[in-house]
Amino acid sequence: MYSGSIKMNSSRRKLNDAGKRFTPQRALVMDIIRQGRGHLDADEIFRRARERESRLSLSTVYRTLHMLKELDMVDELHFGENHHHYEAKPAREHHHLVCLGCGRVIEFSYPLSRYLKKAVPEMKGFDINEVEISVAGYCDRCRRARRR
Amino acid sequence: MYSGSIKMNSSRRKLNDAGKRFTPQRALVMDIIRQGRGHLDADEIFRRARERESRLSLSTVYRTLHMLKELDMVDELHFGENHHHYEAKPAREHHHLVCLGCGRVIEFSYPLSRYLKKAVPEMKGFDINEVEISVAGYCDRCRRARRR
DNA sequence: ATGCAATTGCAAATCATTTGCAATAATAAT
DNA sequence: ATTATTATTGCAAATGATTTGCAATTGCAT
Ligand SMILES: [Mn+2]
Ligand SMILES: [Mn+2]
Ligand SMILES: [Zn+2]
Ligand SMILES: [Zn+2]
Repeated sequence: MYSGSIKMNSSRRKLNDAGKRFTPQRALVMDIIRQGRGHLDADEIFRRARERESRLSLSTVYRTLHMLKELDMVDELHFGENHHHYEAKPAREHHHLVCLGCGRVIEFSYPLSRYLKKAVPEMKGFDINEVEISVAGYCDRCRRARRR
Repeated sequence: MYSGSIKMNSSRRKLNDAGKRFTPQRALVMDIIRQGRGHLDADEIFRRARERESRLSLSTVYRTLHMLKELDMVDELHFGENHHHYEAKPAREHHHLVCLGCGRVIEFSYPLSRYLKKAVPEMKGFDINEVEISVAGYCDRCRRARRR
Protein backbone atom coordinates (compact mmCIF):
# COMPACT_ATOMS: atom_id res chain seq x y z
CA MET A 1 0.00 0.00 0.00
CA TYR A 2 2.68 2.45 0.95
CA SER A 3 6.27 1.35 1.24
CA GLY A 4 8.43 3.80 3.14
CA SER A 5 10.34 6.99 3.62
CA ILE A 6 12.32 8.80 6.26
CA LYS A 7 9.10 10.05 7.83
CA MET A 8 7.45 6.68 8.00
CA ASN A 9 9.38 5.25 10.89
CA SER A 10 8.92 8.32 12.99
CA SER A 11 5.21 8.15 12.27
CA ARG A 12 5.07 4.51 13.27
CA ARG A 13 6.87 5.45 16.47
CA LYS A 14 4.44 8.25 17.23
CA LEU A 15 1.40 6.08 16.69
CA ASN A 16 2.71 3.13 18.64
CA ASP A 17 3.79 5.36 21.52
CA ALA A 18 0.22 6.56 21.67
CA GLY A 19 -1.04 2.98 21.72
CA LYS A 20 -2.23 3.18 18.12
CA ARG A 21 -1.47 0.71 15.37
CA PHE A 22 0.44 1.65 12.28
CA THR A 23 -1.75 0.43 9.45
CA PRO A 24 -1.25 0.73 5.70
CA GLN A 25 -4.35 2.89 5.37
CA ARG A 26 -3.04 5.31 7.96
CA ALA A 27 0.35 5.45 6.28
CA LEU A 28 -1.38 6.17 2.99
CA VAL A 29 -3.49 9.00 4.34
CA MET A 30 -0.47 10.58 6.01
CA ASP A 31 1.50 10.30 2.83
CA ILE A 32 -1.20 11.96 0.79
CA ILE A 33 -1.51 14.83 3.19
CA ARG A 34 2.24 15.34 3.09
CA GLN A 35 2.59 15.07 -0.68
CA GLY A 36 -0.56 17.10 -1.24
CA ARG A 37 1.15 20.14 0.28
CA GLY A 38 -1.71 20.78 2.62
CA HIS A 39 -5.16 22.23 2.19
CA LEU A 40 -6.85 19.07 0.98
CA ASP A 41 -10.29 18.28 2.26
CA ALA A 42 -11.41 14.87 3.49
CA ASP A 43 -13.04 13.93 0.26
CA GLU A 44 -10.05 14.92 -1.86
CA ILE A 45 -7.79 12.90 0.41
CA PHE A 46 -10.18 10.01 0.01
CA ARG A 47 -10.23 10.27 -3.77
CA ARG A 48 -6.46 10.41 -4.04
CA ALA A 49 -6.02 7.57 -1.59
CA ARG A 50 -8.50 5.50 -3.50
CA GLU A 51 -6.49 5.72 -6.67
CA ARG A 52 -3.77 3.86 -4.86
CA GLU A 53 -5.85 1.55 -2.73
CA SER A 54 -9.34 1.12 -4.02
CA ARG A 55 -10.72 -0.72 -1.05
CA LEU A 56 -10.07 2.09 1.42
CA SER A 57 -13.20 3.53 2.93
CA LEU A 58 -14.16 7.11 3.57
CA SER A 59 -14.84 6.37 7.23
CA THR A 60 -11.26 5.28 7.63
CA VAL A 61 -10.11 8.57 6.19
CA TYR A 62 -12.26 10.48 8.66
CA ARG A 63 -11.18 8.30 11.55
CA THR A 64 -7.55 8.76 10.59
CA LEU A 65 -7.87 12.51 10.28
CA HIS A 66 -9.36 12.64 13.74
CA MET A 67 -6.55 10.64 15.16
CA LEU A 68 -3.84 12.65 13.44
CA LYS A 69 -5.39 15.83 14.73
CA GLU A 70 -5.53 14.35 18.20
CA LEU A 71 -1.85 13.40 18.00
CA ASP A 72 -1.00 16.86 16.70
CA MET A 73 0.32 15.54 13.43
CA VAL A 74 -2.08 17.52 11.27
CA ASP A 75 -3.90 20.83 11.52
CA GLU A 76 -7.48 21.27 10.55
CA LEU A 77 -8.18 24.42 8.56
CA HIS A 78 -11.46 26.29 8.28
CA PHE A 79 -11.99 28.33 5.19
CA GLY A 80 -15.51 29.43 5.96
CA GLU A 81 -16.92 26.53 4.05
CA ASN A 82 -18.93 23.73 5.53
CA HIS A 83 -16.13 21.23 5.39
CA HIS A 84 -12.58 21.25 6.67
CA HIS A 85 -9.14 21.10 5.11
CA TYR A 86 -6.04 19.40 6.45
CA GLU A 87 -2.33 20.01 6.36
CA ALA A 88 0.68 18.35 7.92
CA LYS A 89 1.65 20.13 11.12
CA PRO A 90 3.96 22.87 9.88
CA ALA A 91 7.27 23.83 11.44
CA ARG A 92 6.47 27.52 11.71
CA GLU A 93 3.15 29.21 12.46
CA HIS A 94 1.51 30.31 9.25
CA HIS A 95 -1.93 31.30 8.07
CA HIS A 96 -3.91 31.51 4.86
CA LEU A 97 -5.36 33.85 2.31
CA VAL A 98 -8.17 32.26 0.38
CA CYS A 99 -9.18 33.73 -2.94
CA LEU A 100 -12.92 33.85 -3.40
CA GLY A 101 -12.41 34.03 -7.15
CA CYS A 102 -10.15 31.13 -8.00
CA GLY A 103 -10.01 29.27 -4.69
CA ARG A 104 -6.25 29.58 -4.50
CA VAL A 105 -4.75 29.40 -1.02
CA ILE A 106 -1.78 31.63 -0.30
CA GLU A 107 0.25 31.04 2.84
CA PHE A 108 1.89 33.70 4.93
CA SER A 109 3.72 33.48 8.19
CA TYR A 110 2.67 35.67 11.03
CA PRO A 111 3.30 34.87 14.68
CA LEU A 112 -0.19 35.77 15.74
CA SER A 113 -0.23 33.85 18.99
CA ARG A 114 2.77 35.78 20.26
CA TYR A 115 1.26 39.13 19.28
CA LEU A 116 -2.07 38.32 20.80
CA LYS A 117 -0.58 37.45 24.13
CA LYS A 118 1.15 40.81 24.20
CA ALA A 119 -1.53 43.00 22.78
CA VAL A 120 -4.81 41.60 24.05
CA PRO A 121 -5.79 42.07 27.68
CA GLU A 122 -8.63 39.52 27.44
CA MET A 123 -5.89 37.03 26.70
CA LYS A 124 -4.62 37.16 30.28
CA GLY A 125 -5.45 33.90 31.89
CA PHE A 126 -6.60 32.36 28.67
CA ASP A 127 -4.72 29.24 27.73
CA ILE A 128 -4.40 29.08 23.92
CA ASN A 129 -4.67 25.69 22.27
CA GLU A 130 -5.10 26.77 18.70
CA VAL A 131 -5.07 30.03 16.79
CA GLU A 132 -6.31 30.47 13.30
CA ILE A 133 -6.51 33.50 11.07
CA SER A 134 -8.34 33.26 7.85
CA VAL A 135 -8.52 35.96 5.29
CA ALA A 136 -10.92 35.81 2.39
CA GLY A 137 -10.74 38.13 -0.56
CA TYR A 138 -9.50 38.37 -4.12
CA CYS A 139 -6.01 37.63 -5.28
CA ASP A 140 -4.05 39.82 -7.59
CA ARG A 141 -5.10 37.97 -10.71
CA CYS A 142 -8.77 37.72 -9.85
CA ARG A 143 -8.98 41.28 -8.66
CA ARG A 144 -7.80 42.54 -12.00
CA ALA A 145 -10.11 40.26 -13.95
CA ARG A 146 -13.12 41.30 -11.95
CA ARG A 147 -12.95 45.07 -11.56
CA ARG A 148 -15.06 46.09 -14.58
CA MET B 1 -44.83 39.39 14.15
CA TYR B 2 -42.40 42.10 15.06
CA SER B 3 -43.58 45.66 15.55
CA GLY B 4 -40.76 48.16 15.39
CA SER B 5 -37.73 49.98 16.70
CA ILE B 6 -35.27 52.60 15.61
CA LYS B 7 -33.34 49.96 13.66
CA MET B 8 -36.33 48.61 11.82
CA ASN B 9 -36.80 51.43 9.39
CA SER B 10 -33.18 51.48 8.47
CA SER B 11 -33.32 47.76 7.91
CA ARG B 12 -36.36 48.09 5.70
CA ARG B 13 -34.54 50.76 3.74
CA LYS B 14 -31.48 48.57 3.30
CA LEU B 15 -33.49 45.62 2.08
CA ASN B 16 -35.67 47.62 -0.26
CA ASP B 17 -32.68 49.41 -1.72
CA ALA B 18 -31.25 46.02 -2.52
CA GLY B 19 -34.50 44.99 -4.19
CA LYS B 20 -35.48 42.75 -1.29
CA ARG B 21 -38.77 42.70 0.54
CA PHE B 22 -39.09 43.53 4.18
CA THR B 23 -41.07 40.63 5.56
CA PRO B 24 -42.12 39.93 9.16
CA GLN B 25 -40.00 36.79 9.25
CA ARG B 26 -36.93 38.72 8.19
CA ALA B 27 -37.60 41.40 10.77
CA LEU B 28 -37.94 38.71 13.40
CA VAL B 29 -34.68 37.01 12.54
CA MET B 30 -32.83 40.31 12.54
CA ASP B 31 -34.33 41.21 15.87
CA ILE B 32 -33.28 37.93 17.42
CA ILE B 33 -29.74 38.26 16.20
CA ARG B 34 -29.54 41.76 17.61
CA GLN B 35 -31.10 40.92 20.96
CA GLY B 36 -29.16 37.70 21.20
CA ARG B 37 -25.91 39.65 21.43
CA GLY B 38 -24.34 37.61 18.70
CA HIS B 39 -22.87 34.16 18.51
CA LEU B 40 -26.14 32.31 17.98
CA ASP B 41 -26.23 29.48 15.50
CA ALA B 42 -28.94 28.95 12.90
CA ASP B 43 -30.82 26.44 14.95
CA GLU B 44 -30.81 28.56 18.08
CA ILE B 45 -32.07 31.52 16.06
CA PHE B 46 -34.77 29.27 14.68
CA ARG B 47 -35.82 28.03 18.11
CA ARG B 48 -36.03 31.52 19.56
CA ALA B 49 -37.88 32.82 16.53
CA ARG B 50 -40.31 29.97 16.74
CA GLU B 51 -41.32 30.90 20.23
CA ARG B 52 -42.64 34.11 18.84
CA GLU B 53 -43.93 32.89 15.51
CA SER B 54 -44.56 29.21 15.42
CA ARG B 55 -45.16 28.93 11.72
CA LEU B 56 -41.70 30.17 10.73
CA SER B 57 -39.63 27.60 8.92
CA LEU B 58 -36.00 26.72 9.30
CA SER B 59 -35.39 27.23 5.58
CA THR B 60 -36.52 30.80 5.92
CA VAL B 61 -34.01 31.29 8.71
CA TYR B 62 -31.23 29.95 6.52
CA ARG B 63 -32.36 31.96 3.55
CA THR B 64 -32.51 35.10 5.67
CA LEU B 65 -29.07 34.52 7.15
CA HIS B 66 -27.67 34.17 3.67
CA MET B 67 -29.23 37.37 2.58
CA LEU B 68 -28.13 39.32 5.62
CA LYS B 69 -24.61 38.12 5.11
CA GLU B 70 -24.79 39.14 1.47
CA LEU B 71 -26.01 42.60 2.46
CA ASP B 72 -23.26 42.84 5.06
CA MET B 73 -25.70 43.15 7.91
CA VAL B 74 -24.43 40.11 9.78
CA ASP B 75 -21.12 38.32 10.14
CA GLU B 76 -20.79 34.59 10.04
CA LEU B 77 -18.45 33.17 12.66
CA HIS B 78 -16.57 29.90 12.51
CA PHE B 79 -15.66 28.33 15.78
CA GLY B 80 -14.14 25.18 14.34
CA GLU B 81 -17.42 23.36 14.66
CA ASN B 82 -19.46 22.03 11.80
CA HIS B 83 -22.03 24.78 11.95
CA HIS B 84 -21.80 28.54 11.91
CA HIS B 85 -22.69 31.34 14.30
CA TYR B 86 -24.03 34.76 13.48
CA GLU B 87 -23.75 38.24 14.90
CA ALA B 88 -24.97 41.65 13.90
CA LYS B 89 -22.29 43.50 11.96
CA PRO B 90 -20.32 45.20 14.73
CA ALA B 91 -19.13 48.79 14.69
CA ARG B 92 -15.50 47.97 15.45
CA GLU B 93 -13.46 44.98 14.30
CA HIS B 94 -13.36 42.37 16.99
CA HIS B 95 -12.57 38.70 17.29
CA HIS B 96 -13.29 35.79 19.59
CA LEU B 97 -11.80 33.50 22.17
CA VAL B 98 -13.74 30.30 22.47
CA CYS B 99 -13.35 28.23 25.61
CA LEU B 100 -13.15 24.52 24.89
CA GLY B 101 -14.22 23.84 28.46
CA CYS B 102 -17.38 25.83 28.96
CA GLY B 103 -18.08 27.07 25.46
CA ARG B 104 -17.97 30.68 26.57
CA VAL B 105 -17.13 33.21 23.86
CA ILE B 106 -14.98 36.15 24.87
CA GLU B 107 -14.67 39.10 22.54
CA PHE B 108 -11.59 41.22 22.06
CA SER B 109 -10.87 44.00 19.67
CA TYR B 110 -7.82 43.83 17.51
CA PRO B 111 -7.45 45.63 14.20
CA LEU B 112 -6.02 42.63 12.44
CA SER B 113 -6.81 43.72 8.91
CA ARG B 114 -4.79 46.88 9.38
CA TYR B 115 -1.83 45.00 10.85
CA LEU B 116 -1.88 42.40 8.15
CA LYS B 117 -1.76 44.94 5.38
CA LYS B 118 1.33 46.45 6.96
CA ALA B 119 3.14 43.36 8.05
CA VAL B 120 2.43 40.73 5.44
CA PRO B 121 4.07 40.97 2.04
CA GLU B 122 1.78 38.29 0.54
CA MET B 123 -0.98 40.76 1.29
CA LYS B 124 0.18 43.12 -1.47
CA GLY B 125 -2.34 42.98 -4.22
CA PHE B 126 -4.76 40.91 -2.19
CA ASP B 127 -8.13 42.51 -1.72
CA ILE B 128 -9.48 41.60 1.72
CA ASN B 129 -13.19 40.93 2.02
CA GLU B 130 -13.27 39.33 5.39
CA VAL B 131 -10.78 38.58 8.15
CA GLU B 132 -11.39 36.24 11.00
CA ILE B 133 -9.22 35.22 13.89
CA SER B 134 -10.37 32.46 16.08
CA VAL B 135 -8.65 31.36 19.19
CA ALA B 136 -9.56 28.17 20.98
CA GLY B 137 -8.33 27.31 24.44
CA TYR B 138 -9.31 27.35 28.07
CA CYS B 139 -10.65 30.33 29.94
CA ASP B 140 -9.43 31.38 33.34
CA ARG B 141 -12.12 29.49 35.20
CA CYS B 142 -11.83 26.27 33.22
CA ARG B 143 -8.07 26.30 33.24
CA ARG B 144 -8.06 26.33 37.02
CA ALA B 145 -10.67 23.60 37.27
CA ARG B 146 -8.85 21.36 34.86
CA ARG B 147 -5.19 21.44 35.86
CA ARG B 148 -5.11 18.39 38.18
C1' DA C 1 -57.26 47.81 -5.45
C1' DT C 2 -54.42 45.00 -8.79
C1' DG C 3 -50.70 42.36 -10.66
C1' DC C 4 -46.68 40.06 -10.43
C1' DA C 5 -42.37 38.75 -8.88
C1' DA C 6 -40.21 37.71 -4.49
C1' DT C 7 -40.83 35.02 -0.54
C1' DT C 8 -42.62 31.47 2.32
C1' DG C 9 -43.54 26.72 4.44
C1' DC C 10 -43.10 22.16 3.83
C1' DA C 11 -41.09 17.91 2.38
C1' DA C 12 -37.62 15.81 0.17
C1' DA C 13 -32.75 16.15 -1.29
C1' DT C 14 -27.97 16.85 -0.59
C1' DC C 15 -23.55 17.22 1.65
C1' DA C 16 -20.31 16.32 5.38
C1' DT C 17 -19.43 13.47 8.95
C1' DT C 18 -20.37 9.70 12.34
C1' DT C 19 -21.62 5.24 14.06
C1' DG C 20 -22.74 0.05 14.72
C1' DC C 21 -21.16 -4.18 13.72
C1' DA C 22 -19.07 -8.31 12.05
C1' DA C 23 -14.83 -9.46 9.63
C1' DT C 24 -9.89 -8.59 9.48
C1' DA C 25 -5.24 -7.68 10.82
C1' DA C 26 -1.43 -5.33 13.89
C1' DT C 27 1.07 -6.14 17.83
C1' DA C 28 2.27 -8.54 22.23
C1' DA C 29 2.86 -12.81 24.31
C1' DT C 30 4.10 -17.38 23.84
C1' DA D 1 6.68 -18.92 14.01
C1' DT D 2 2.00 -19.41 16.18
C1' DT D 3 -1.43 -17.67 18.81
C1' DA D 4 -4.28 -14.63 21.42
C1' DT D 5 -5.82 -10.16 22.19
C1' DT D 6 -7.93 -6.07 20.63
C1' DA D 7 -7.66 -2.16 17.62
C1' DT D 8 -8.96 -1.20 13.16
C1' DT D 9 -11.36 -1.72 8.91
C1' DG D 10 -15.16 -1.65 5.28
C1' DC D 11 -19.68 -1.26 4.57
C1' DA D 12 -24.25 0.33 5.17
C1' DA D 13 -27.14 2.90 7.66
C1' DA D 14 -27.69 7.05 10.78
C1' DT D 15 -27.08 11.74 11.88
C1' DG D 16 -26.65 16.79 11.61
C1' DA D 17 -26.43 20.89 8.94
C1' DT D 18 -27.89 23.12 5.09
C1' DT D 19 -30.20 23.44 0.50
C1' DT D 20 -33.69 23.00 -2.97
C1' DG D 21 -38.23 22.37 -5.69
C1' DC D 22 -42.60 23.76 -5.76
C1' DA D 23 -47.21 25.45 -5.07
C1' DA D 24 -49.40 28.79 -2.15
C1' DT D 25 -48.88 33.35 -0.24
C1' DT D 26 -47.71 38.17 0.27
C1' DG D 27 -44.92 42.64 -0.24
C1' DC D 28 -44.78 46.50 -2.88
C1' DA D 29 -44.75 49.32 -7.19
C1' DT D 30 -48.35 50.95 -10.01
MN1 LIG E 1 -0.86 25.93 5.00
MN1 LIG F 1 -18.71 38.93 18.59
ZN1 LIG G 1 -7.87 34.30 -7.32
ZN1 LIG H 1 -14.30 28.05 30.12
